Amino acid sequence: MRATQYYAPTLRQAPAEAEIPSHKLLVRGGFIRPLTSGVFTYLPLGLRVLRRVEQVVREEMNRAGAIEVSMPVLQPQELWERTGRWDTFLPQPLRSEDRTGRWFCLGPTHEEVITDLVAGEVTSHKQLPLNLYQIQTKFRDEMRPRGGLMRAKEFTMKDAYSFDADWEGLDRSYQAMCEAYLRIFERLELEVLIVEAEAGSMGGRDTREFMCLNENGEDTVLMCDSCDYAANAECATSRVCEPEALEGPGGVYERIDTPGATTIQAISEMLDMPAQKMLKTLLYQADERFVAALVRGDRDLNETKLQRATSAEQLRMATAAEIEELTGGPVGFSGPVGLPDEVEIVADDEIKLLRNAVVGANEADAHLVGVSVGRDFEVGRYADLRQGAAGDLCPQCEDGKLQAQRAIEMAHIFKLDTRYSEELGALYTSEEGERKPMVMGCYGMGVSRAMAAIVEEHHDDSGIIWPQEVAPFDIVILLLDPDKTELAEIAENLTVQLEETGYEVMLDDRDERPGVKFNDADLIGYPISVIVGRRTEESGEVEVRRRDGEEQVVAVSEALSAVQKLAAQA
RNA sequence: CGGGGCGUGGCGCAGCUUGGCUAGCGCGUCGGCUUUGGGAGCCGAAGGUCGCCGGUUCGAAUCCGGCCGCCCCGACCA
Repeated sequence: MRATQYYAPTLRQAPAEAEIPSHKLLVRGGFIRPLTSGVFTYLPLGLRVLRRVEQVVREEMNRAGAIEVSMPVLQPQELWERTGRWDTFLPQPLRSEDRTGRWFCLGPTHEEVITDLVAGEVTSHKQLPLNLYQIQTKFRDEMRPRGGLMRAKEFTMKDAYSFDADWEGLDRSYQAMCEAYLRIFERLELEVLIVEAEAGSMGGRDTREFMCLNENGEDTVLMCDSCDYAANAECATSRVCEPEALEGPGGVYERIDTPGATTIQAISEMLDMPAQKMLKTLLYQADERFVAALVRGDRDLNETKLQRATSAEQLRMATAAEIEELTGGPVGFSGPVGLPDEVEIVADDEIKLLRNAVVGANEADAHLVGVSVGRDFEVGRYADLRQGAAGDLCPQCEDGKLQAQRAIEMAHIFKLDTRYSEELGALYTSEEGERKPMVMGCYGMGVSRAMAAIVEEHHDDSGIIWPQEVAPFDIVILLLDPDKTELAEIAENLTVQLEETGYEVMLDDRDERPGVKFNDADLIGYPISVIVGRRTEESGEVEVRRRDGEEQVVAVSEALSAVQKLAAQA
């Protein structure tokens, strides 16, 4: 390919709205252009990279026995009503109506479509297991698109769905996907960590995320500093540590005035007492009833955990009016002592060990000091309700502590069980002649996000350093002075020779100054460049240079083998 | 959706506080000459309803109101 006949517009300055390296470099390098918030055009270079990432994914999926299909983006409301997700899927799918008033959504995921398909096609255990996947554009009306391709409203995802006769089969399918994913990320040169995760809108169990540790990621991973425990902070758990018991007044607690102290921090300062010796009481409406959730003062409540502990379908914080009615006191002074019986108290496991704590008095401007569980109030149920945080004790080993790291969620896999197959009638007849729902798994991977993650992980001050597997071109030939016909001829011959060997080659034959070409080559991130210039004229030599540093000067006739040698070292 | 910031030729910005003549600067673009190993120099040129609507005023990029868009932080997710 000749640069003069290509479209690869680079920008000297990054647009003001881009902040993270991948966003800046992908725009500057001429890979993508924004259309509107969270929506991008792939320019020729960007499309090449995307296609090559897809190809890596495709090859490894195929190798793992999955079979590629392509499902519709446009999906009818009726189908989503059958799983009850039309109104509950988050983030809300983008929807629209056709001219007859039927509603559709732009597919944010394809459990419904694939299960409906399989339900109509697969009927025998002899057809199982089956793993179908696609690489396709997904639409999600994200609350906040961010970081260019990192989180977009429209993005490319690989989604696979496995159908098995039983749980043992699902375990095998799941394991095969895990292994395929590890191979994919290895080829993409992304270091990933498998962590425990939440299932979210998808449902399911044994869900795992493949995380790429990176400061520009949107997730936080908590990982043990001494064993292999790692989990997304949104579901991480920890071993309960015993806080030092407070020296309290013994038999009874005491009511004290705490004017205006509506936050733990305020009371902590007022009483000069650490927050972990206080007890935080949060009132929630869980479906039709109210619950009081208790966590240590220095802890945050994890709502997902509370929802699970209460088995509530809908969970929301109580309003100020509800709090006053239930507790008799205003917001900020709630406590577990003297709550009405209909309010169930659900406490975090750490509360079991808290003695002589400070709690709200359920009246304005007052707290109770020296309150203990079991003596002054009863807990209906204990559960893990606390938000995991750095410094927590590892739940898996004896002496580890959890460390927090930012991470990019590259992929998410789920064991779905039979929820969708039951709701959508994906049944098969077993060897024994029984009709049974298929056991499903689903396996998502962000393909366009992977492109962004690769840039986050592989760049320097001058630009992108693409791994060879996904580079838009393998080699750029920098023809520094295209007006010199003998040099142009050498460069063109080299281009043909390298292309015939199987490389994708960009010949930079533009009438630009050498500096411009060097800088663009660095920015775009071609893994290897071959420089045809003054040295070639003087001594018949070219420079063969790897983007990440190494360089050789060889005779023109040796260029091919030098390229092959440098490529092999990567 | 809550909080913050921004919107001025293709890109990056100044001007706005304290309203006033032809709206500037750098980069890029087009033409010409000279240059050619890390984003060249000189000469010439094109390109802007100052996000949109309304208001105040003799006069609005500038002041006021509303709306729209974009980015960042937070609650969701590949």
